[in-house]
Amino acid sequence: MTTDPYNIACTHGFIQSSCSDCNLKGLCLPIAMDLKDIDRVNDIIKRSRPIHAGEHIYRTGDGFTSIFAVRSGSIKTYLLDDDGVEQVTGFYLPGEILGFDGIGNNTHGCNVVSMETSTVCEIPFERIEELSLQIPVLQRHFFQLMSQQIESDHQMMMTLSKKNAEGRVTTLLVSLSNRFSRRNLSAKSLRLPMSRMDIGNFLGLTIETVSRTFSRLQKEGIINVDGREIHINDNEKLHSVCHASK
Amino acid sequence: MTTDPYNIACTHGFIQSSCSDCNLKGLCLPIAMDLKDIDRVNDIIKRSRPIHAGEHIYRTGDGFTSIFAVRSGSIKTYLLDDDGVEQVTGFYLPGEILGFDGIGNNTHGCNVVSMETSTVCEIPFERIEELSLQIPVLQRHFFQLMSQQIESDHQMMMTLSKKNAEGRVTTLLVSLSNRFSRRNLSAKSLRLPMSRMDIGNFLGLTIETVSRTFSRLQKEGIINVDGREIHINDNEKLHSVCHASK
DNA sequence: CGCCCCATTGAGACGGCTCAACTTGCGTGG
DNA sequence: CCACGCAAGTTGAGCCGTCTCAATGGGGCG
Repeated sequence: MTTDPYNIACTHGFIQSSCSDCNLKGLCLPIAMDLKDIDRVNDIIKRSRPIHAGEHIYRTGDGFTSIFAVRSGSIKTYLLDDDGVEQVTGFYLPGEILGFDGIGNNTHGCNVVSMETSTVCEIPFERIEELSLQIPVLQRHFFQLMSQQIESDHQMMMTLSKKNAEGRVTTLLVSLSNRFSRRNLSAKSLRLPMSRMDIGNFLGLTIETVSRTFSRLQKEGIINVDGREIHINDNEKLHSVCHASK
Repeated sequence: MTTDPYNIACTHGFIQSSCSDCNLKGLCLPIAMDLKDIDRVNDIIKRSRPIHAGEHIYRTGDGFTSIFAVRSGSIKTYLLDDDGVEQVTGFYLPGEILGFDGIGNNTHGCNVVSMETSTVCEIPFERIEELSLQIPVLQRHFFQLMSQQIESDHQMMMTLSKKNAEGRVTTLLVSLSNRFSRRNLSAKSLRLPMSRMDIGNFLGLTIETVSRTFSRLQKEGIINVDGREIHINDNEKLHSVCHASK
C-alpha cells in the first residue's frame, strides 16, 4: 500500500460490506444512480480499519490521491499557519465527504484527524475521475458536493465575521442537530463529538467563552448541558439566538 | 435570452474576441489544452456587454445556469442573512471564476455585483459539463478550480477566526498584490477596487477600524495610502504583520 | 490514591465597536 | 462660478464583549 502513507487500509477484511448495502449511500452517492453504477463505484473504494482518536488520516503536504467518506465516528480537519497556530476548518460526520482541498495542486491542503474511533471509505480520486467521465450523474454529484462545501464555508465566514459568541455556538449546535437528524438520529439530544477546545478553535473563541456561553444558554433554558451531552429544550429560541450579532 | 434574467449578454458584438486570443486564458483554462479544445469551449461562452458599478449579475435564489469568468473590472459576491445583514464572501478580479456556489441545489447561493464597470464571460454550466465528459483535462480543471476556492475559503476562516485588525487588512493586501502581479501588474502599487465598507464587511471589521488600521500601517512606514491607491513600501514587514493574532 | 486533562467560573485588561464630529471630493443646480 | 448636498473616509472619546490569567472542580486511569 505505498499510496497509503498512514496505512489505514483494512487488512482484516471483516468490516467489508458494499455501497449498495450501506445506509449512508443516500448521503455519499447520487440518489438517482443505477445499482450497476453503484457497484462500479463500490469496486474502487477501500474501506479502512478502525482509526482511533487522535490518529491522522493525512497531513498538509501529503501527496493527494484520495478523498474520504466518513463511515462511522467523527473527523476534524485543521490548518496550521506558519507560526504553528491551529485553525479547525471543519467537522465531518458519517455520510460526509472530505478531502476536496488538495485537488487544486495535487497536495493535501489540511490535516485530518479522527476525534474518536472512526472508519472511513477511501475513494481514489483518479479512479473516480475516470468513472465520472463515464457516469454523468457521478460527475454532477461531485461538482455538487464541492459546491455545497463552498456554500457551507461561506456561511461559516458569515458566522465568524458577524456573530457574537452566542450566535456562533448556537449556529454550530443547529448545524450538528440538522446533520444528526439527516441520519435519523435525534435532533434534540446529541453528544458533541469534539472538545470545547475544538469548538472554540473552530468558532474563533476561547474555551472559556465557549463554556460561559453554554452555561448562559442553559440558564436561559434553551439547552441542557452535561459535558458533551446536549439537549435542546427550546428549538425556536435556539434558532433566534443564532442570528445574534456582534 | 430567457435564461439570462439580468440580460448581460452582449447585444452589440463589438467586444467579441476568442478565448485563444485572450491574455487571461492561462488563468481561466488549463494550460495544457489543445487549441481545438479551447475553441470548443470558446463556442459555448457568451461575452457580456459592459456591466456598470452596482449592477447585479445574479442574486440569491436565481436559477443556476452558468458560471462566470471576470474579463475586466472587479466583482464582489455577498450573502444576505435572514435579517438582511450583508456578508461579502469574495472579491473577483480578471481571470478569476465565480458562481461555483449554486451547483449544489441548482439555485444561486449568493449575490454578485460589479464594483466598477466590468465585463464577464458567461459559461453555461450544462454545456461545460458535457464538454468535461469529453475532455478529461477540462473536468480536472474545474475540480481544481473548485478545490482552490475551498482552500482559499479555509484560509479566510483562519483569518477571520485568529487574526486581529492589522492581520486581516494586511492579509487582504497581500492577496490582492499577489493576484495583481499574476496578471503582470505591479505588486507594489495597486488601486483597491472596493470601498472601505466592503473591506470592513469582508474582514469582519467596521469601516472605522479599517481606516484606523490603514493609517497606522502608513505611520509605521509599511504602506502609503491615498484613498484607494495603496503603495507597499516594506513588503517584508507587511508579510510579518499578516500573522498578527488576536 | 494521586495525577492529568478537560471544563467551569471569576476578576481585570484590552481591542474593536458605537457614536459623533469633521474633512474631502464630486455632482447638481442656482 | 460658487453654494449646496451627499457619499466616503478619517479621527477622537467612551463603552462593551471577549481574552487573559488564575483558581477550582470533576472524571478517567495508572
